[in-house]
Amino acid sequence: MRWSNLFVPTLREAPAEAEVASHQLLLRAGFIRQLHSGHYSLLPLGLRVHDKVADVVREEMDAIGAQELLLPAMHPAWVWEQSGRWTAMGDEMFRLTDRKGADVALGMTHEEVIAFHAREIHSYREVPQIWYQIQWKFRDEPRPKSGLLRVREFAMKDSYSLDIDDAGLDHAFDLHHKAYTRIFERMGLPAIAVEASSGAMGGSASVEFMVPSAAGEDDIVRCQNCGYAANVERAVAVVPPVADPPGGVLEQFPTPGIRTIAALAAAEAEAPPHRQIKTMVYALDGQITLVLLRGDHELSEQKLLDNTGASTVRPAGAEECVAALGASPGSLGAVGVSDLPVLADGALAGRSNLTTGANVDDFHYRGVDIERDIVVSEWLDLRQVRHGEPCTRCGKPLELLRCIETGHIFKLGRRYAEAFETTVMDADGAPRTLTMGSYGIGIGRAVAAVAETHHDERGLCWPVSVAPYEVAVVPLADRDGTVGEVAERLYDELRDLGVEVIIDDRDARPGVKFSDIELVGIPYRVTVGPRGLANDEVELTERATGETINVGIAEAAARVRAARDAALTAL
RNA sequence: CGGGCUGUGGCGCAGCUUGGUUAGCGCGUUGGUCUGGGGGACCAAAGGUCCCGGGUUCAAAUCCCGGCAGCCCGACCA
Repeated sequence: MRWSNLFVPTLREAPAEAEVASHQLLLRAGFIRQLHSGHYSLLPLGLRVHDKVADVVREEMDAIGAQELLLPAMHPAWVWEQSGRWTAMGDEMFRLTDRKGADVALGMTHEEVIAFHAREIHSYREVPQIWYQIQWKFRDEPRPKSGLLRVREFAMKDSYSLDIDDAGLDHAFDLHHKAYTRIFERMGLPAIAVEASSGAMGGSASVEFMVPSAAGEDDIVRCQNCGYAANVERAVAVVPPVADPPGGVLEQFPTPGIRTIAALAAAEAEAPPHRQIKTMVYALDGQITLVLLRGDHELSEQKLLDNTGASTVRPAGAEECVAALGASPGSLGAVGVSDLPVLADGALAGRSNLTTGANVDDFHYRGVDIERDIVVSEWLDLRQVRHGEPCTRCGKPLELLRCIETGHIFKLGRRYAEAFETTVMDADGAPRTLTMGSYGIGIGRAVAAVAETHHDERGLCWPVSVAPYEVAVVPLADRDGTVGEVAERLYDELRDLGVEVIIDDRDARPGVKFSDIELVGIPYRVTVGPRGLANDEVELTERATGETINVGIAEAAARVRAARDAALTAL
């Protein structure tokens, strides 16, 4: 490719709407442009990287025996009704109506469609199967953000395993786990596999692949010592026991104007946050429920959902609190509450001499013994783990890391196959419902994650495996034509050697060329100038390190290929 | 859905408070001369529904009302 023919509109300054590094750099380097919120066009260089990421994914999927297919992006409503997700997906699904008035949807994922086609599997002899596609997904995200990191229309590699029993599913899950590890390694992403919540997908287990980055939207907990890692939505930690002072008589006392844990702690020497009970009121599938935590702990709403089996959760409004308990938030408590479910976090078990709201505005109780004074319907893990808390496996401090979720794998079980009556005959001639797994990687998000983790002050810095071009040949000032001649020859040689090369044939000053090539992030640069040519040499510069070496013209192309091959092998 | 910020040539911004020449500046773009190993200099030029609609006014980028769009925080989210 010749730079002069390439559409690569680079910008000197980042557009104001871009905040995170990957978004700014992908815009500045001319890889992407926004059409509207959550919808991006991939420009030629952006598409090349996108394609390379997709190719890495393809190779590793093929390597575990997965078969590529391509499913429609637009689905009839009935397949979603069949699984119950036509309503469950809510506003996140794009829906439209065809000319006959029939409801159709743009696919957010393809479990239903897979289960539908899998009905053509009739015998246990035909499984296991792993099917995958790289195809466009549409999700009406409430808040698209950060460039390619969260969008409403994106390419996803989604694969689905079909097995006759749990052992088969476990095996398919394990194959994907290993393939994903390879995929992220190959594109230079330091992904951490973590235990995750399955959310609306359902199923028995799921693992997310998380790339540490401040631009991410998820928090994980990791133990450097023993390797425990989990999304905070699931993570557990040791809570060191608290020795409550003995005694404590249940007693109401006035607390005028005190509405928060912090305010009560400041006013009462005997009520530091860890000796208070935080009482929150939630509507769980519509049922008003009290949720109790230690005063200094934070609730994880995802744990509340996962550990109660509820499908929706929302904080109750102030009016609902008054109606249910007779007091406003700030004075709420569970003492004496018997007509509402009370869920308590395990960290409160056995605690006594605590302080909590009295369900009378401007009054609290002191001397509360939780097991004596509160009717707890259920003890659950509800608290969010904090940085530095001890690991439950080895006791060493956990670290909290902000991450980008680049992949997620699920053991789904039989839910979808049951909905579609996807059964096969087993060896005994009895019908058996297939068990499924589903496994996703967002291609565009992976591109952004690589950009997020591979850049410097000069611009992007792609790993060779996903770089838009592997090397740029840069001819400098060319008075007598020899520079151009050598550069063109190198360009031809590199192409003959199978190296992806671009030649910067613009009539531009060296600084402009160097800056653009560094911004775009091409891993190697061969600079051809009169200085080197005087010694029959050109310069080979590595983008990542900035290191430059002089190499003879005759060996330059081979050196580039060798460097490229070595880098690919190392990944 | 709640909160905040912002919409002015391709990009970054000023002007708006206190309405009033021809709407400016930097970068980029085009042509020219010079220059030629890190975004060079000079000369000339093109490029604008000041987000949209309505209102106030002799007069609106500027004030008022209503929309729309984008971004950020939170909620939500496979």
